Amino acid sequence: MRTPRAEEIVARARGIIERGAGDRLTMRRLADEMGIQAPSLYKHFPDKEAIQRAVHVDYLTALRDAVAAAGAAVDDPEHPLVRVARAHRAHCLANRELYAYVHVLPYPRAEAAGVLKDIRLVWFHAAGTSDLALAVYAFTRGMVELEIRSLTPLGAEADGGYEEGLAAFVARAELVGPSPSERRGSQH
Amino acid sequence: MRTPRAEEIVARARGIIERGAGDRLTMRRLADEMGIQAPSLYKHFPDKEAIQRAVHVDYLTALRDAVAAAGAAVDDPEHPLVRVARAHRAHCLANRELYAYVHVLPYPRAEAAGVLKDIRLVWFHAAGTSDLALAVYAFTRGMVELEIRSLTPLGAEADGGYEEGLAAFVARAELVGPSPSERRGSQH
DNA sequence: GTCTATATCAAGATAGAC
DNA sequence: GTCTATCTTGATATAGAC
Repeated sequence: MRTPRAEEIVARARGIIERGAGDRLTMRRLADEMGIQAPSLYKHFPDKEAIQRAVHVDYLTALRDAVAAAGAAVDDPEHPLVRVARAHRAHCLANRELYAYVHVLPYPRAEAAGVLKDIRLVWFHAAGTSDLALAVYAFTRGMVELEIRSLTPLGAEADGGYEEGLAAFVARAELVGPSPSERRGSQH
Repeated sequence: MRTPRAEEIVARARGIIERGAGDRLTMRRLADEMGIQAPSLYKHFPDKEAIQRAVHVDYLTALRDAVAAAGAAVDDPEHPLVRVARAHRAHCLANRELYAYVHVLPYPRAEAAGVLKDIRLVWFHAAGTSDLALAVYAFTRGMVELEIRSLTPLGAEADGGYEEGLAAFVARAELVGPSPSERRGSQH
């Protein structure tokens, strides 16, 4: 779909964001980075928003790949919900700048529909019920948000708080659903 | 600290945000709302950021009052952690536009230090441990974020997911800390 | 696909009179 | 405390030549 040149533009945009200059991602700066003039960008993308959307979709795709891999790691003795949740958090924390940047953009519903469905499925499969999936997902997102915005306003160490929450959710999961080992055998 | 006129400006700014036009909160528009010209605003605030900070601090103060009241409602048989968490979520959801607006502003660390400390204390007191306080706070924040940004991407009903999470945390709290009734008796 | 030149717009902020 | 007039900046985007 994307031409190689368009791909390069998206990569450069991501580079600018990743080194913490996302608030200064302008068409001029991006063109500078490419070694061309700003108007030339419009030969590859209709407008700035399209570039931002491309960055956003790429981010979500990488996140999807990370959680899907964690969900499929059946040799890991950890509860699947813990695997998926930790992988999700780890991916966000490993991409802080990108995370902060895309989370103030409008959500690319159309382009990201498939990826979003994948992520939902991984979480649901790991949690067993949609209520629990939503709860742990929200917990993970809230935790990551606090960490990335450097807010963690309760003074506790983030890791400790996160593991504490996971423990609470796993206890809950084992109360209602099948055990991790049963679950592992019944995938597909 | 604030003159009555300054207070009025902050109130008008909040009004613009609350009716969903926060992205168009400009000095000109705010001045229009006040029935004056834009430059006149600078007699009351040094710059736009100072007005935004004032709105932010007011928001946090109101949130503090809401959770503090919930934490002190000792006649409510519910677990204190549940009271505080629900009150926090309810306040955010009742002020969606304001919530979304202030959460993309830089955090007003200096001005909000006292209020922030109050909020921390209420949560800690309700949870018993700082790990648990952080976990439930992060969970609540993540949930509210999903709801306000209309993301709830897991298809579950938000209320169901939230109560599911609270149940998991209360079970955890009762495992480690004193029971709600003991807690109630030992306040102050 | 890239360039130069330019249109367009909207914002925050200042100077100085009244 | 308010006005008018204006500065300054910085952004997206278009037209048309090469």
